[in-house]
Amino acid sequence: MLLALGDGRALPASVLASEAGVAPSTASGHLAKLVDGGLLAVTSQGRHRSYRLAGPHVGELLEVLARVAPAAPVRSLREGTRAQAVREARTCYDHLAGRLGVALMQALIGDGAITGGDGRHRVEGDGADRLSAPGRDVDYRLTRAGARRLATLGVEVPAVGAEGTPLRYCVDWTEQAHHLSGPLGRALARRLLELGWLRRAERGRAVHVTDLGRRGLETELAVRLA
Amino acid sequence: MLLALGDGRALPASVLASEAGVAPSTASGHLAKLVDGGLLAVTSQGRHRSYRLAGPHVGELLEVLARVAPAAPVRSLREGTRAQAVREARTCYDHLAGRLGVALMQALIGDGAITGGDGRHRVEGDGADRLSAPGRDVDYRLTRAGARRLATLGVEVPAVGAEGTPLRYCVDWTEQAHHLSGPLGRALARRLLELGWLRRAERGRAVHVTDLGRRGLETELAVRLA
DNA sequence: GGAACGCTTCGCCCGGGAGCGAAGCGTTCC
DNA sequence: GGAACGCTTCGCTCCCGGGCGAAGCGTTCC
Repeated sequence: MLLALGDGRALPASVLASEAGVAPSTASGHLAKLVDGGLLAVTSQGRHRSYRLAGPHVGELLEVLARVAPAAPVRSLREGTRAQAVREARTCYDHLAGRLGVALMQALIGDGAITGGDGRHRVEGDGADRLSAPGRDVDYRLTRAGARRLATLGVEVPAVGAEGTPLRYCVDWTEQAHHLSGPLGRALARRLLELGWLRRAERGRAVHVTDLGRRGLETELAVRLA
Repeated sequence: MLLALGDGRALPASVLASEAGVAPSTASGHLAKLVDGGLLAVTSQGRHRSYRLAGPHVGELLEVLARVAPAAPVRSLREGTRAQAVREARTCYDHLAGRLGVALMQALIGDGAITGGDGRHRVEGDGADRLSAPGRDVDYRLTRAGARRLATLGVEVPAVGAEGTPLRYCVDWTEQAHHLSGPLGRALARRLLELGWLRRAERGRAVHVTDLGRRGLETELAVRLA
């Protein structure tokens, strides 16, 4: 549940229960303990109660823990494969995250389609790189060549994003790197799903890369997935 | 146990068990899991097995965890005070160790009674400084003045130890320093107990410094205890 | 007002992990 | 060689904590 909140979102208890694969009552107990322990903050909104990380220090903790304990503590095979899929590729709001989202960002940078940063997340930063979703501290820009390349793929490159404004990005905690968000991230995700390169999982936020997509990503965007 | 290793020292299993206030068998189980989990590294040296943090990342983890969960280092007062006593002064085989043993060694060196080293333990050494009791890599010698001073106190200074042979010493893990062992260490410990300066604890290896002993150590041997 | 909904609290079951002592193995000391 | 020592393994007990379903409380919708 903490990992699900890792990107700074606020999620209701029921969603967190589903993410964790436990009963609502179980989730409620854990969430209460996490709030009591100062790890989560909760806000009531009508009959919903939304939980979020209590602060950046919790994000740092998750980050360090992920580095020390990289392997998934797989209790059940089903959960294991599902968690694996989520780590591999997932949606974050409306754009792509996980290894896939990071690899896409890296490929676009390596290709010269995006300039302004190297895609890595600096832990040593001045802390201005906020825990929550849209980062703006790195001034990523879409180059003219990049806009053309994406347009060729059928991605509806937002007009404002062409050159004038910096691109939005998120920090991907498990990968310690950035991935695209904002209008361009949304358009890219939509197009890749349209093309059949990606397919949404039945439940949860996981996304599967199809064989077609694997080939397409490699030849068209120079994205290499392990 | 991890916190005890937090400053980068390497400590044997028995010390860690004592620090944690659990039985050796319990500590052994936990240590094995920590090694298996990649948090600790272990090196065998004789009949001792020394554990240390597996790398800087573990230290970072402890740091971040401590920041998020600052509370409760001491669960039971009894355990705390007992561990404290053992750390303060104890016997090691038949001679004195802990802060007392190290302070004695330091005082004798500072006084010119012992020459040949400064009493500190170098971790970075070539590894020849054995973990187990009798170290011989530093050539400590008892000076003529030192022999006289100890004889005045009633210590039966072994004949061979007077000048001809190097003094035996042990590495004191919690203090990262040397303390006297061998015949001279034994004679000194026996005499201090005889004088009533020290008193054995009912159980365990802890030793208590009496008020008489505190004064005597300070005036006769220039030993200062915190 | 009634029903569905979201969440929490309560009571219960159950498995696993923590803890210890005894015993075994290898090492060191006398 | 014998004894003490340091550590680990094994077997055992016990209790904590996770998990669930049922029930209760507050909110929203029709």
